[in-house]
Amino acid sequence: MSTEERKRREKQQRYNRIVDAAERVIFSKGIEQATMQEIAHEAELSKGTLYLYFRSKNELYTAIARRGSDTLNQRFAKVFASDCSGLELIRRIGETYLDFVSENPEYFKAFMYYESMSEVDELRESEIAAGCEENRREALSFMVRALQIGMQDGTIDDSFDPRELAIVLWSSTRGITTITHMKGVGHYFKVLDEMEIQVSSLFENFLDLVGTGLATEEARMKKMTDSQKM
Amino acid sequence: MSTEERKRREKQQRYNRIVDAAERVIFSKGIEQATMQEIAHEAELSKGTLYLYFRSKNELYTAIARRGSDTLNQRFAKVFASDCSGLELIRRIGETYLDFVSENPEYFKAFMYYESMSEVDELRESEIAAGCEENRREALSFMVRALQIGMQDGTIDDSFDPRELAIVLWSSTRGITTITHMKGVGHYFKVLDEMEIQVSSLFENFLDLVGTGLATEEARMKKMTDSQKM
DNA sequence: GTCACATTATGACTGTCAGTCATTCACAAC
DNA sequence: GTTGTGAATGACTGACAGTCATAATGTGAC
Repeated sequence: MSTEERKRREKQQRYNRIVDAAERVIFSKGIEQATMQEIAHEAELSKGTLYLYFRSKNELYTAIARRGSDTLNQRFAKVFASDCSGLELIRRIGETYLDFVSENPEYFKAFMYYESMSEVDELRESEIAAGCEENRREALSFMVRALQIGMQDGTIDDSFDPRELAIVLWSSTRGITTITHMKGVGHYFKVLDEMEIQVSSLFENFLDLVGTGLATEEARMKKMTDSQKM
Repeated sequence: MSTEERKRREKQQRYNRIVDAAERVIFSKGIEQATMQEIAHEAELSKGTLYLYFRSKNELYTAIARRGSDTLNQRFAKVFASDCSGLELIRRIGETYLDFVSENPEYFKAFMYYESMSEVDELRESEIAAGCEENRREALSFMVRALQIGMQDGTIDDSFDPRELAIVLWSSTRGITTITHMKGVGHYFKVLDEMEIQVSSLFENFLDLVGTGLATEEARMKKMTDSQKM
C-alpha cells in the first residue's frame, strides 16, 4: 500500500527534522545548555513529540553521533574503493579521519560524549546506539581489509595479525585525532601552545614512526638505501 | 599563629572528606545519577557546604580527576627515577599508564568526562581544572625527557624532534588506553569481543610496531640479525 | 459526507535536582 | 560574657527532563 510507504517516509523526514534542529541547538550552545524545549521549538514541534522519536536527550545526542559516523564511514568507503596500495590505504584512512574531525569538530564532540556515556543503561538497548556500534565495526573492518591488501601487495609486513594491528593503528590514530581536536576547543592543552607544536603534523609524524614498523623488510631496506643516496 | 594554621588544615581535611564522599557516590552510581544531596549526606555535611568548596558538581568531579592524575603522575615520577635506558623508560611509562587505568577505571572515566567538558566555561577559571592541566604538562614533560635520555644513550633515533615525538607517543598511547578501558565497561566495543582481541596485548603490539621506528639504525640492524639467528 | 478507528501531536503537569541565600552556629579574641 | 567573624545550614527557587491525559489529524469503509 502506498499510504503506508508515504507514512514511513514522513516519519523518517520528521526524525531527520528533529535531528537537524537538535544539531543547530546543541552545536551552538553545547549539550548541557541545550534544552529539549528549545530543540522542539526549533523543529516546530512540541516537546512531547520529541519523545515519540527519542527516548531521552542523550539518545537524541546519540542520533547526532550516529549521523556523524555515517558520514565518516561513507568517506572511508570512498577511500577504500580507490586503487592504491594497502599501506597507502592505511595512510588515507587516517587522513580522512583527521580531516573529518577538523571539519566537523562538533560531531567529534558527540562521539566523545557518546563514549563517556559508557554505562548509561538507556543507551544499552537503543537502536540508535547500536547503529553507532555497527559503524564502528564497519570502520574497523575497512582497516583490517586495508591491512590484508597491504600484506598481499607486499607493502605491509605480514608477520602481524591484521585484526590486532588494525586495532592498534585505529586506536592510536584515534588518540592523535583526539589531541588534535582538543587543541582546537576549550581551555585545554595550553601545553601544546607552550611547546609550539603543530598538531597538523602529528599524524604525519605518527605515520613516519609506525611506517617503518609496518613496512616489509624489503621496503625498509629500499627506504634506507634511498635516504643514503640523498 | 597556630590557630590559623589549624584552620587551614581543617579546611583541607574537609575538602578531602568531600572528595572522598564524592568518589564513593559517583563511582558507585555514575556522575549523572549522583546528586549533590547524597554526596553531602555521605560527607556528613549539608549541601550548601559543598558549594563553599566547589563551584559546581562538575568542578567537584574535576577534583576527582585531579586526584587521579596526581596519583598517576606520582607513579610516572617513580618510573622516571628508575635507572634504565630511554627506550625502556618510554615502555614503562606507557605500561604504568595502562596499569593505572585498568586498576582505576573510575578515575579514567573522570578524565574522559573532564575532557568532554572542553568548553564549559565554569571550568575555564577553575583552579582545580588548572591543576589537571598542570599534571598533563608534567606528564608530557616526563615523556619528552625520557626521549631525550634515549637519544643520548643511543636507544632512540635522534632524528626526531623529542617534543613532537612525545606528543605522538603520548596521544597514541592514550588512544590505546581508551580502547582498553572501554572494552571493560558498558555496552561498547562488542566488535572487540567478536574479533576475540586480547586488549591486554594491544600496547605490546603497539610498542613492537613503533619500537622499530623509534630505534636507532644500529639497534634495528642488531635486532634483525638477532631474529635471523633464531 | 460521515462515522469509527488509529495514529500522531500537544503542552500542562510532576518530580527532581543544581545551585542560592538569609539565618544560625561555633568559636576565637579580648 | 560579649562581640565579631567566618563557616555551616537547609529551606527555597528556578529550570528542566520526561510523562500523560487529551486533542487533532488522517484514513478507510460504507
